Order: sequence, then C-alpha cells, then structure tokens
Amino acid sequence: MTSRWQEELSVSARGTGRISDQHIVDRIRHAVLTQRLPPNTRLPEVTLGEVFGVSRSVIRKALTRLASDHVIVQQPNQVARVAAPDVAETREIFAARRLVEGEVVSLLCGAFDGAQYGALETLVHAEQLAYEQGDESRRIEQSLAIHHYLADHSPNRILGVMLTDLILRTSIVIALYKRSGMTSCYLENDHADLLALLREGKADIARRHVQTHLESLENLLDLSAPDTDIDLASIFAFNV
Amino acid sequence: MTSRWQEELSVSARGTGRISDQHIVDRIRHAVLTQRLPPNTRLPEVTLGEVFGVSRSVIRKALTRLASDHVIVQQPNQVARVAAPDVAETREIFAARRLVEGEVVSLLCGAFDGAQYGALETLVHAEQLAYEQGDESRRIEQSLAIHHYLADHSPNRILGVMLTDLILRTSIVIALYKRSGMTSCYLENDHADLLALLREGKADIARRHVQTHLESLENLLDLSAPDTDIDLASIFAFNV
DNA sequence: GATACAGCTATTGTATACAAAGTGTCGTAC
DNA sequence: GTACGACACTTTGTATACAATAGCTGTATC
Repeated sequence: MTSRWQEELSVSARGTGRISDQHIVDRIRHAVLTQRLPPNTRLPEVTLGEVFGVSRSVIRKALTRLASDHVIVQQPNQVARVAAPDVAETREIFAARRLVEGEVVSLLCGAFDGAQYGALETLVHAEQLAYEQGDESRRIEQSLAIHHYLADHSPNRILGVMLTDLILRTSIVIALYKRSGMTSCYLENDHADLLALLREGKADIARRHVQTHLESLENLLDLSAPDTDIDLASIFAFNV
Repeated sequence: MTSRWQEELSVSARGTGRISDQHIVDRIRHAVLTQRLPPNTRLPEVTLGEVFGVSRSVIRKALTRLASDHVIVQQPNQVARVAAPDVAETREIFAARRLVEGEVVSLLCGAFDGAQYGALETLVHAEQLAYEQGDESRRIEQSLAIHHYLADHSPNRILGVMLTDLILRTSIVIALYKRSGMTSCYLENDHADLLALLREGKADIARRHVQTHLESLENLLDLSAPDTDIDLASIFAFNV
C-alpha cells in the first residue's frame, strides 16, 4: 500500500543529483512544514531508503537528527512517526516561540537595509495576494517564508535556529489542532503592521506585536479536545 | 597514545551494566560539562567504540545526536571534535541563555513547594561550602546542579530542554575563555539571593537578577583574545 | 632548503547481514 | 463467538565489510 507521501518525497529527491542525509532531513522537514506529512505518519526506514535510493544507514542518520529536532518521535523497536504533541506541549511550544520570536524581532528592529525591507515587503504582499485569491496552501507558504526570513536574519544566530525549530513545531501543532470549520489561520494585516514596526525601529512595541500575533494564532486552534492518552489514563483511574 | 579522557569514559561506562546510545550521549555530555573533555578534543568513532565496548553503529548514532545538540562539530570525512565556539558565538550563547533562563526563573517564581525549596537550598549551601574549602571542581558541580535544577523543573518543558542545552554550551565556552589568572567563576551570594527572590515570588526582579548574574559571568571571561584561526591569518599577513 | 608528489595510514561513508523485538493473523479450544 | 496461543511477517538494533576520503610522511627533484 504505497501512500501519497512516498511519491511526493521521491519526486523531490529525483530532482537533485546526489542525496546526502542533509538533503533527506531537509526534504522531510519541508514535507512536515507544508503539512504533506501529517502528524503521526509512519516513517519506516526501509521505505524511506527505497524512496530516496539509499540504504538504511543514511536514513537512520537522518531520522536521528529529525528526532533531535523533535520533528519525529522514535521509540525503541518502533517505527518512527511524525511528532504529534499533546495540548499541554502545544501551549508550551507557542509560549516558547513567543519568547524567542519576540526577542528576535526586537533585535531586528531597525537593523535591516533597504533591500531587506523590500524582500520582506514582497513576501507580505504575496501573502496578502494569495489570501485574496483563496490560495490557502500558497498563503501558508508565504507566511512561513516571512517568519523564516526573520529567523534566518536574526543577529543572534542561536536564537535564529531556535526560532526555525519552533516555527516547524508550530506548523505541526497547527496541522493537528486547526479547527475543522476554519478555512485559514490568517490574521489580516498582522504581518504588514509588523513590517512597519520593524522599519520604525520600536523594539518593544514590535516585540509585543509579534507576541500578540502568536497568541491570536494559538487562540484560533481548538485546544479543548482531550488527548487520546489522557483519555486512557482517566479510564484506568475509574477502574481502580 | 591513549589519552586521559578515554580511561575516564570507560570507567564511567563499566559501572552501568548495559550501554545504549543514550548512555553514551549522557557520558560524553557530562564529560564535556565537567570540562574533562575540553573543546576541540578529537573523538574518533573506533576509539569511542572500544571505550564503550560497542560497534561504530551505536557510536555514530550518539555522535549524530551530540552534533544536533551542538556539543560536538562534525564535518564530512573528518573526526568529530568537541565544539569550540568563537567569541561572537559565545556572546550569542550567553544572550540566548539570559533570555531563556530569565523566562524560566520568572515562571518558577513562587511555584516550588517546601521540599523543592529545601533541595535548592541544600545545593546553594553545598556550593558555598565548596567555595570556602577551595574545592573548585566540586563548586562548579554544585553550581551546575543549581541551574540544572531550574531547567529540569521549568513549567515550560520546551524552555527547560533549551536551557539544559544552553547550560552545556555555556560550560564549553567558559572552559575556552576563562581568564588564566582567574581561579574561579564564582559570584558570591548570587545563587542565595536568587533563591530568596524565587521564594518571594517577585518574577520580574528574579528574572533581572538571573540576567545580571549571567552578564557578570560573561564579563569574567576573556573575550578579547582573537580566535585561533584568526591568529594563523595574521601570521600569514606578516609573511606576505 | 623548499616544494611537489606519491603512497601509506587513519578515519569516516555506505551497504548489508544477521539478531532481536514488536505486530498482526490465523487457528483452535472452550 | 470469544479468548488464547503459535506462527509468520515487519521493522528496528547491532556488527561488520568494503569503499572513499583526509592527513601525514618520506622522497625525489629543482
């Protein structure tokens, strides 16, 4: 039973001439980021090996790194799966991201040159356009590009890579807890306002703006649903 | 040429019955943390395999994880080495730790119960005692234990593991840039004062206290020295 | 004496074989 | 029909063999 994602990944792999473990990590990260690899998806080593045309050794290294980044979860003698954080962890991920992205934005205030502001502006416009055209997947891509741009240009590179990881983990939990009725996790003008604040160089205001933005995003999710595991635990409690 | 650290690690390994990659990661992390594995130390896979009595497969997995945690650096076809961040990265590590540990402490304010305050107090006293007795290595161990205690009990577990990593990376750069004359990186009463603030539950003051504490620690380092690579570059400059 | 080159050694990269553990299925007993 | 157990299959864990690459040492040459 060959599922959809195997084809997607192998197509991506075919484009590049050679395949290193770094490539594999990037492909899988990107697939998770764009929600083509939903939470809990099984990732058997042999299957991935066939998809990318390498042996398990290389896959194993890639999976180890992905597990370190909390993109997948690996338990002994069990198949690796795309991570599926519970509600509590989801809140913690958002809180951590508010802290880190707030600081990064604060550091970034007034630090860009004209070309960089231009690049950001292009991304913001593209997102707005995609939203107006109802192209949801393209809108998400642009939105992610904006946040990644901030992470990649963080004056503090440590915080930059932390933010990159947190953006990915945020994508995972959004995929998990997005309200079914909700067509889109979009907050109009938030990114445009942020860009303006960056230009003006008001660090504290910009920091708070990002944090509010992320809070709004979190509030769009349905975090009331009890977790599968927690359900089991409560059942046992009743039996005892 | 069997060097010192190989013996140290193997002794640690012998104590535990079985050896998993997690054990190996922990051993190496601890050895780096306590500065028995100084920055730039070479870590060949076969040697580690002999030390721990496992094959390269297991070592390889451990090294991959350590590299993900920035404890070691791995370049293609080259021996893994204990990380040795440059001055710029050192400053960034400290800045990141100030942000994260400040937040963790803020979250922790007034959150401990009596037993937990007692545990912390014991650690603080032990550190003070070790300092008075001039037992530097023991003092460092206690100091690390205090900060690890905070990280391990962070209400936000994401920030907790981030802090654990940053503590380790801080240890590495302290080993690298400690002033030669300086006998100790100790700031009297800082930890005791922090404990008092945690008890009182003044989150913002406690946060600022930790951040100041970390700034003082950074200022004890000699971050003016040019990097090894830069030294070589300047020598070449003279010859040309 | 300096330099370029060749070959050797040390070390990592990759694939594969086998062992061990988990997962699911089928059949049988009741 | 259900519960239990045996067995087959899937998947990961570990070791090892071989290939490929980096770094070093010695030597020949200018």
